[in-house]
Amino acid sequence: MKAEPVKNEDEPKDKRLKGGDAQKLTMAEVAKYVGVSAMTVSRAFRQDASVSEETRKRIMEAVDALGYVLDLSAGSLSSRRSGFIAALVPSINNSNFSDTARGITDALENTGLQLLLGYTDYSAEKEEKLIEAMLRRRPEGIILTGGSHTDRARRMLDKAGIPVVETWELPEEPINHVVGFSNSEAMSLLVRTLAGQGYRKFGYIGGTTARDTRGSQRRSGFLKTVEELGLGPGRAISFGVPPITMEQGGQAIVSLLERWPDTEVVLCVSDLSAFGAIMECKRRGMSVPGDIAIAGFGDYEISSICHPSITTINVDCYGIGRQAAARLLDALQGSGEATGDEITLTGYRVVLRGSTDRGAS
Amino acid sequence: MKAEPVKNEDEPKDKRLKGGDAQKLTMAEVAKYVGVSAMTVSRAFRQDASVSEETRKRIMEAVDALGYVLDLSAGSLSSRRSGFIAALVPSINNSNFSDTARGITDALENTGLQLLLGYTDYSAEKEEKLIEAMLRRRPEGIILTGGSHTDRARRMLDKAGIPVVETWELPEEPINHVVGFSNSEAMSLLVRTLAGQGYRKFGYIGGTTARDTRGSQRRSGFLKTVEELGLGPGRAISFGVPPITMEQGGQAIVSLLERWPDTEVVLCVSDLSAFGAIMECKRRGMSVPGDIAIAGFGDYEISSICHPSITTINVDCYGIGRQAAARLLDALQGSGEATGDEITLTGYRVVLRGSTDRGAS
DNA sequence: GGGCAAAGTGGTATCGATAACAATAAGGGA
DNA sequence: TCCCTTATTGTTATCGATACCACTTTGCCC
Repeated sequence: MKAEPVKNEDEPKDKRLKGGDAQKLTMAEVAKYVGVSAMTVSRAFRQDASVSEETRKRIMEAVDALGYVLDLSAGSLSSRRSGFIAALVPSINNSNFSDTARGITDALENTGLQLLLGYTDYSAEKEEKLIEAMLRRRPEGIILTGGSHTDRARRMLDKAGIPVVETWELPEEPINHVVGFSNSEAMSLLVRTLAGQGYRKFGYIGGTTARDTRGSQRRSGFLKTVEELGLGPGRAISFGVPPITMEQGGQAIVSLLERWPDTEVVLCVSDLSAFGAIMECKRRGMSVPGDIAIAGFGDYEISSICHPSITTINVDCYGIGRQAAARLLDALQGSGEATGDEITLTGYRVVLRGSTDRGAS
Repeated sequence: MKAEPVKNEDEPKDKRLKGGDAQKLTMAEVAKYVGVSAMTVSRAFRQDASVSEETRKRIMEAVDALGYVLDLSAGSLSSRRSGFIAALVPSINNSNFSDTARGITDALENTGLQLLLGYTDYSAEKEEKLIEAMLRRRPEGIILTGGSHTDRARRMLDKAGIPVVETWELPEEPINHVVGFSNSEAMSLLVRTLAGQGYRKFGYIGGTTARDTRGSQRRSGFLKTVEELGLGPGRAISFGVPPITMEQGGQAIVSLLERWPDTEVVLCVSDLSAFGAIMECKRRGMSVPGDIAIAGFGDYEISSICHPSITTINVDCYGIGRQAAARLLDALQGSGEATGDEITLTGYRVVLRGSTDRGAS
């Protein structure tokens, strides 16, 4: 089925070939054209290799004239370097993670490394499958989100013998490098800050916890801290499969207020749900923060723009990506030396805004 | 610098290798372990190949026991099929495009094809570079955003001899397949719809047009239609480099209203800028849609949730991705037959919401 | 029962580049 | 002037899988 028809090669058969040129141009042909060896052409493509400037120029002209494009899949086989870095994020449709992806991409620019991106949909099983799919491409390093993986995934990673960076969390048993922060402590800080402003009756909105480990860490940070502050048991609602949407945030706050009508402030697992919650409250004639204060997590663009603007935790999403990639690059440079701490803490900070402003109406 | 130290291989040197197993496990070794030929192992990994069920089972057990992971870079060299599909989007941090990316990913699931994703940052030069980088991996097909490419990019694509799908627009000179819609007509429809509601003085907010071709098409659709309806020259503001942010949307509407204070309705190049514009108006004490109506483009999640909800054009972003991938798969199946139209139109529709509701305060 | 098709398996060449080493030319110091 | 180092280029083997062809075995049809 895949085989070329043996005869009549003249027949076009695929109109895409209008560009002509059977396109099976190889390095050897470029070499012949220039009158050098294939090896020299190969060298011309790398900056470190020693080729006379004049030869390189002639080769590059030929490359241009013939329209030759280097074939990295062949190259990586013999050099045993794929030039790939794999990265898995829960979802690319979440701007926090797409910022991280962009950070990785930017950090990889001009390194000759290419990003292989995958989406796990917050599922460890899907992550396992993706890890296998990625490893089949023999990436030189891999960046994961979170520290919760299946056993088989851990085994595969271990066996692959490549540097691994876990991000966005502080796993209890890191595989290798970590670039992240404690979601639990970040949420705890937010609770304490708001408690410091006088709030006493705390509610929490998040997704069902099974899949989203960061979400469940935020929740437990919330519950623990409310308890510690002597503010009674936290009032937590689980609503929907992560990632919880704006709309679900709106639905969740309705449930929460039905159950605990006197709640003063509601913390949400993300800004998106917080925004949905705020809009739903306004739709129902409640004033935010007048009747109820609401805060989010993640400092999405929307939170500084909307009205009221949303109190949140700012996380350096982009920086997480950049630093994760940088860690990987360090490991690949293979100074071989201890690279110092294997855990890189990334910053976060409380951003107080209108949605929890006690002075406001 | 890259060279391995010749001696003392015993020294660990890279602590990642704690997992042991020099990890240079090859198919031949699996074969030896099972007592079959490498060829048979290779067949066991493919569903179509003929291997007895019993042999396959034994092989797979060995694969599991040894922790072998297939090496596709080697495989693709000999099979001359990379298993890659390349896709370039302007930005992954824009949910419209990340939806498209997800559509592609979903459509590719279980096809054995893997997505290579790149970001062009709305730059044709960067696109050209990325196209070259992608072609070095010998993708079996490529999906582009828009129809505006450098000459060299077109030449490379032509020469590559692989199916190309341009998306999100209707290029005047398509390279090959197209999956998209007319941004100009979509915007035109929105103008006509709002004119039908009685609006007369139309404003427009977009980015500087040089880079974002879809944006400039929307703008020209706007200007043309306002003119056609006899509503005088359109009042268009260019503000900032695409993609224009929420904040820039807010700044832009200020400029616009300064210059043309009696504007009745403002159309924005995207929902994000529309949202920013609305928030800025509210901040300045203007009522939307009471004092001014505002509409967006793209139907982002936020637009149905926020208050007022935003009138917009709903585009099937996810579907564009799915269909683009489907087109590519068709072409790869290589029925060789004419695949019918090479242009697939995707739907869009006006979604009227609160932000242009004449009845509202 | 002979022959023939189909299924299952193995052997060898090969994909297109790069690593490693060899070879040659050019330059520099004693 | 001669040897040695450096710069440049060529030759050959190889990376790890798959294509292709050959071969054996089994089963079935007339």
